[in-house]
Amino acid sequence: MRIVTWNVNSLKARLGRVEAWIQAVQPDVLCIQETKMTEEAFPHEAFTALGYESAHNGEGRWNGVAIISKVGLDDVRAGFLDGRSDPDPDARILWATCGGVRVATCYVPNGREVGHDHYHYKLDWLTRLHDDLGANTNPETDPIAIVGDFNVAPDDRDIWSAAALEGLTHVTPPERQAIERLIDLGLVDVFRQKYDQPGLFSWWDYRGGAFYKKHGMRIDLVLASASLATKMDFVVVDRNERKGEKPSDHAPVVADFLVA
DNA sequence: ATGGTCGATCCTCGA
Repeated sequence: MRIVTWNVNSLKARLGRVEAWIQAVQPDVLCIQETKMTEEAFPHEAFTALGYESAHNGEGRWNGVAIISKVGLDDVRAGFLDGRSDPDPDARILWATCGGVRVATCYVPNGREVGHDHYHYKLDWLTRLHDDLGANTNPETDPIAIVGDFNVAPDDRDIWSAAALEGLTHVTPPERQAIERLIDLGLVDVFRQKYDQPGLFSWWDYRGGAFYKKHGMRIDLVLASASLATKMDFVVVDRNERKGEKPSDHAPVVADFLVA
């Protein structure tokens, strides 16, 4: 099963590239972030035409996540499952079961600046994700894939310069500890299961020629439960998709698992 | 040359 996460930075702006890429790469499950569109605007028909079912949790101008699958799309749930009196104000998470794997597509808040209200929202968001995982799944035994744009670089191999990014969001100890807590539930960062080396990124700022300078970060993650991770066959960042006409600032992360 | 982005939207904000 080929599972992909891709922050497309507006599905409206990216639909042509996404369609062509699906045809070339044939993912079984494509998890999208930042659709930036309403429910009504979501192009379900475009994915149907390619042989996929689709589910969307969208709001409009910002955020929005979707799951596109050709191996089934069942038990779809949008938002947090914790029933808290303050539901997430943003459309940032969507769950579905695809081909026997419980999948979540996540768009973790950016945080803006350390200490900003949005930074505290980000940390709270990651805590709610952790608690939902603990309460609603069993990563020790079940096939689970929690994927998306986590807006956190797990360690210094995942950033182009620790010095340049010191004190900024995406690298602070509380953010990294929040990711470690997720992993401690029994998940595996499957990219790091395969590759040790630094300098392998999934996102590059549009500004300042960051892509050609290799100034990026690895913030798009595939977190698989241990039983699924043992079946991983291959994982790669398709950095070619960051090139050419009107790319997203994120590249797709493709993970293959030897499951039917 | 001392800057250099993009997308959605109300001409600024968020990333």
